[in-house]
Amino acid sequence: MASAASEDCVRLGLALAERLCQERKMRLTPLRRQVLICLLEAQGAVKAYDLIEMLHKTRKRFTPPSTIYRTLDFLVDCGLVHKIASINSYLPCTCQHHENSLLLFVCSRCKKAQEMDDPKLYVALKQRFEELGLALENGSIEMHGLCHACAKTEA
Amino acid sequence: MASAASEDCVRLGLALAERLCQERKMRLTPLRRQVLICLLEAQGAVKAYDLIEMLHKTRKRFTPPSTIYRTLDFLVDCGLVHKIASINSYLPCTCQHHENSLLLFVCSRCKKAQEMDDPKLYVALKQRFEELGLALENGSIEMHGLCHACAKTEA
DNA sequence: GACAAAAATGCAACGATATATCATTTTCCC
DNA sequence: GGGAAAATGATATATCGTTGCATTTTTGTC
Repeated sequence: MASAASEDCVRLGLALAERLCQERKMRLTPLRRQVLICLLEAQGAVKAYDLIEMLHKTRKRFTPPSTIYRTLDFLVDCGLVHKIASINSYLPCTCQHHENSLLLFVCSRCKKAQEMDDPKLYVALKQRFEELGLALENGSIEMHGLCHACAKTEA
Repeated sequence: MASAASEDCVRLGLALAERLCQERKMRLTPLRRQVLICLLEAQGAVKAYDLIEMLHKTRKRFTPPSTIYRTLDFLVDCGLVHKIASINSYLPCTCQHHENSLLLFVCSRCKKAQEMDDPKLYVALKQRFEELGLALENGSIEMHGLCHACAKTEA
C-alpha cells in the first residue's frame, strides 16, 4: 500500500513531529500520531470525515468528529498540517523550512493540493500587503487553478 | 441604512451587471438582481444563509438554499461576485478592471474581506506557477491575516 | 395571442461539514 | 497514590451545500 517514498515521507514527518513536540513540551499522543500518519500516508489532502473512516479501520473505538477536529487543530497549530479551507481538507507538511513563505496550490479540477516554497515571492506579497496596513499570516495563501496533469487533458 | 457611497456602489454594480448580461445574452432576473443588490449594499462579504434571511424580508416567498446557491453560482460565473471559500462568503466586485490580477485578503479576526488589484504581483505569481506546470485561475487567490483595524487592537 | 421548448425558481429531503456540551479517561506532577 | 490538568469519548445539534423533481416564468415560433 505504501511505497518506499511514502514510507520515507511518514518517517520524516513523524520525526519532525516528535522533535517539535519535545521542543515545545507538547504531547504527540497516540491519536495525534495516528492521525498524522494517516495524513502522511495519504500523499495528498484529506478530509476530516475521511480520517474518521480511516481511523475506524485501525482503532477499536469510533472516533467522533469533535475529537478529529480537535486533533487536526492541534496539528495545524503545531504547523505540522495545513488546513485548506477551500476544499475542506488537511495537508501534512514535512518541510518545516518554509515557515514564512508558503503558497498552497489547489487544482480546481482534481482537487489535488501542493505546497510551494518561494521566499522571494512571498516577501513581495507580504510587503505589498503591509503597505496597505494588512499583515499576512503564514501558511494561509490558497490559490486555485489547473495542475499540470489536468491542464493536459483539458478539452 | 445605505450611505451615499453605498448607493453609488449599488448603482455602479447594477449598471455593470446589466451591461455584462446584455453583452453575453444572459438574464439578470429579478431574483439575481435582488441578490446582487443585497451583496452590494452589504459592503462586505455575505454568507449564503444570511442572504436567504435578507431576501425573506423583501420577498413574499421563502427562497430556498438551492435557489440562492444557483443564483450565487450565476453571479460568480459572470464575474460579478467572488466566492471566498475560506469563510463561506460571497463578495461583490464592482471593479471589472482587474480581471487578471485579483488578490483577496480576509482578516482572520474580524473576517472582513477586501480585494486588491496588483497586476505586477499577479503576473509574477502566475509566471512562477507556470514554471511548475500550474495554471492559475483568476480571482481565486485567498490570503489570510490581520487587517489594519484588528492589528491595532491586538494584544 | 397560442403554444411548445427552455430557463429559472420553488420545494422537500438529504448529505457533508463543523461545533457545543458534558462525561469519562489518561497523563502529569507532587 | 491522589488530585489537577489535559485529552478523548459520546451525544446532540448547528451550519453549509446538493439532489431530484415539480412548478412557474420567459423565449421563440407560428
